[in-house]
Amino acid sequence: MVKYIKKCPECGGINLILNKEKGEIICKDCGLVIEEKMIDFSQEWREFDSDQAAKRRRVGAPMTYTKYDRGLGTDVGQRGDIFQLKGKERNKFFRLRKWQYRISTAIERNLKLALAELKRVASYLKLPKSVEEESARIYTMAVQRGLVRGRSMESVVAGALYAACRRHEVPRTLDELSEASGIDKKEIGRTYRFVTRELGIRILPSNPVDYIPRFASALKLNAETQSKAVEILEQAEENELTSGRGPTGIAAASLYVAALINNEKRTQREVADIAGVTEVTIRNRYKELLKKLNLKDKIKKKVKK
DNA sequence: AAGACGAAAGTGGTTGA
DNA sequence: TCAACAACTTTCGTCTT
Repeated sequence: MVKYIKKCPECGGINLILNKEKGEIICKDCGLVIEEKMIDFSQEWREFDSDQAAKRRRVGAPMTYTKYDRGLGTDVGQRGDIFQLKGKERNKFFRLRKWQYRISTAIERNLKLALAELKRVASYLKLPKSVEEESARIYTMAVQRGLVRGRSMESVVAGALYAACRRHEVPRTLDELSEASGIDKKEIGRTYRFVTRELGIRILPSNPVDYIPRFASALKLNAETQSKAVEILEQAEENELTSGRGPTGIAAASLYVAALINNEKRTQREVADIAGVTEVTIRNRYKELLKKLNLKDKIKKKVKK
């Protein structure tokens, strides 16, 4: 039987998300993967004896991009048949082995190192496995296209992670990635853009709503305020206040306003720090929100009480 | 005294010629 | 390739609670 968990054991958050496609339950607050690889284990065939089993089973070990050779590696043999060969044939095998070694080591050695780094950063940021896998895939493609040349391995790793986060709608800010990887924020942004452009990865502009739960829990705001913030965001979107603006700034401002309305006041400074923007940006967005959405009265009333 | 507000100058990235 | 431009940041002074 499946046991349904309602709260995140790590942070107590209640924003658990079931992603059926990826087979995961993720806490949207802290990113903890509560349940993963929830694969449907049922078979579409049945086997009644070993003969049928041999015919119908058709899978080997799982393939993964987080292993440098995807867990599929083969080598040109070093033992066995090769020593039964004579002269020319034997030399041919030695040559093959040498070339395989030469070709593979350059890329693979890089991948080995990079994937280790990738794992480290991913676990530091508590990213779900699916994101790690995705970023490993992106990085592997980048290496194969020779996009890492001239760039530091770490920055490409960070860029790949950032891209994967965005794709899976568990956005992390550039600042967070910068802190986790020790790479300059600008550098990550640069490689991120470069890699996604070269690989033709299309990524939607990140949605401010995706940031809300995480910021809200970091600020210890209750669920009511949180949904209020989302509500405000939706209105903002209708009034076209969101286009062209930094998503974190908008998310931060809506949270700030929502907190005011619900009498859970946080200072602009606090919100700004969590969201990784400045007070000024929050103020600007905040001003726009008040103006366009006529929230002014609501706040005044609450303050009077 | 701390927080909120606003103005002005600076920064990095995008865009259009 | 370069300049104009929008968004955002930094800094600093003033006002409010």
